[in-house]
Amino acid sequence: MRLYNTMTNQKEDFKPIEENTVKMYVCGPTVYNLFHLGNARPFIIFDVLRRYFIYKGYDVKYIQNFTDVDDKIINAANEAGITSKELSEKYIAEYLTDAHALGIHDADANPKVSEHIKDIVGLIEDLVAKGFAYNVDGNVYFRVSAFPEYGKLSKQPLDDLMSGARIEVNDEKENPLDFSLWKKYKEGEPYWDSPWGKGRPGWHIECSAMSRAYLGETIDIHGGGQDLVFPHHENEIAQSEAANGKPFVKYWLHNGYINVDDVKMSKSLGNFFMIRDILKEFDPEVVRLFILSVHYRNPLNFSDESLKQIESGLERLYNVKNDLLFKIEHAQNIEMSTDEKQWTEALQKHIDDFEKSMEDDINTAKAVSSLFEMGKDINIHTDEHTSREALQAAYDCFMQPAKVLGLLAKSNELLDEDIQNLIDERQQARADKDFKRADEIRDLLKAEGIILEDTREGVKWKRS
RNA sequence: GGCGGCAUGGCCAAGUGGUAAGGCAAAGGUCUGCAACACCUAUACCCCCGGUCCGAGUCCGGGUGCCGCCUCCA
Repeated sequence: MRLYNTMTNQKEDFKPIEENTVKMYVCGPTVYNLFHLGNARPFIIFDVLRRYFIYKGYDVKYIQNFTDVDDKIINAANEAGITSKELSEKYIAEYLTDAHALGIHDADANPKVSEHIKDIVGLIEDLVAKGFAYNVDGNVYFRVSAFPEYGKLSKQPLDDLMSGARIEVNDEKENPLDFSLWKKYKEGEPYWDSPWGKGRPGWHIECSAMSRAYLGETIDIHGGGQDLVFPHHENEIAQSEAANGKPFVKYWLHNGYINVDDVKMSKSLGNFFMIRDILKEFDPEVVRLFILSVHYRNPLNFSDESLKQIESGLERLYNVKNDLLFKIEHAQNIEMSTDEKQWTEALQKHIDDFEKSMEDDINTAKAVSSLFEMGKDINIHTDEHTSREALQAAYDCFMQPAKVLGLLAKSNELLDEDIQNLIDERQQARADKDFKRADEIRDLLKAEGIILEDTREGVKWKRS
């Protein structure tokens, strides 16, 4: 497995710290709102990476936090006249609803800031004790000048950062680059006790603290969107490495943005599309396939048109799956011929292609194409290979990569008796060459969202 | 200003220096009672100009255009 490491700006061979184990931390949502398509990209990408590691037999420890203490949450809660806790609980539930709809598996843990104040305070104490942080009247800041490697992830020379830094209104800091670890209590904000008085954690410290609490001082993979590289991840490195005296992360993975009209989708620009709204119009797997159809580090342009294209492609994959199921149902229980054996073994080539793509820096776009190629292979040969065993083998083979990608999870439910009766009636009409009646029934069912296809083995149906 | 990314057929999009994957759409055909599905067929001077090389979409230099980070942001 090769992964592009933001730290070194190149693809590197993945070697886990512990044999056969992957420790992953992915920055989760700040829960003050529903999440949008841009937010969904890392969730889906890293979900697929995690699934792939599991598929390859790794023991994956996957942590994704919920930021439930934050300025935006406080503001939104005050506006709504509820507590921060009430607001964040609501949006955690909403996050899970959308994430589950998108087929994103739950992390092994979703730690919340509000439940890890002790870990956070402990980490800040370590930093203060080692001279990497200082307290000014209840506000604690990280002393950037004490950490010479600051800027190594974003490749920002310290001097440039200094000169580019905004003029601070706050002159408590020793240096404008110093950032908040602990914020002194203000009226109307949630607070906890600490050695520096009442207050709450700054934004960056939570990931360092919770990552250490759940995964240890050095982890394999840390993921997130490119916009987190600076300052968030840069600050995480400073905090963790200063406190622990050890490397924090082996591989830094950052996904590209989702654009609208070639401009970054973001809340501040207001050009975002909520997952909730997209799912009113499109199947969640369309969203998944859309995101996976482009390499994760490239920009991905969103439009209704592109989702429609993807929708048609997904339908093609479902046709392969459902054709196979239909044929398996109608197949004969005869022994696999030598020919069939050879063919089912040859299908393995597509699995190999799939794995090769995935292992080349998670090239899901290419991985998806091998799924399409396998589908075509199956469509071509499925007429000549008719034993149940061969068809079942093809099905199992086809579903393997699909499962890693989190696609093709839906199955055709059973039909109502009324509809089955109509289908039977239409078959009789066709046998009687009453094509007018047959077409009538087909149109009727089509209007109800059921599409009929006549095949050698009988009538197939699917939902439109 | 500093750091970084991108430019491939009508649209989307892969591409490890050796004469361009895959998907969508449109066209013709096969199959079908008609369809649908599926299959078959045709379809790309890889933004421009130089350079290296037997050979470059792929490497180097220079342009042009677009985007991102440097401030909350996936």
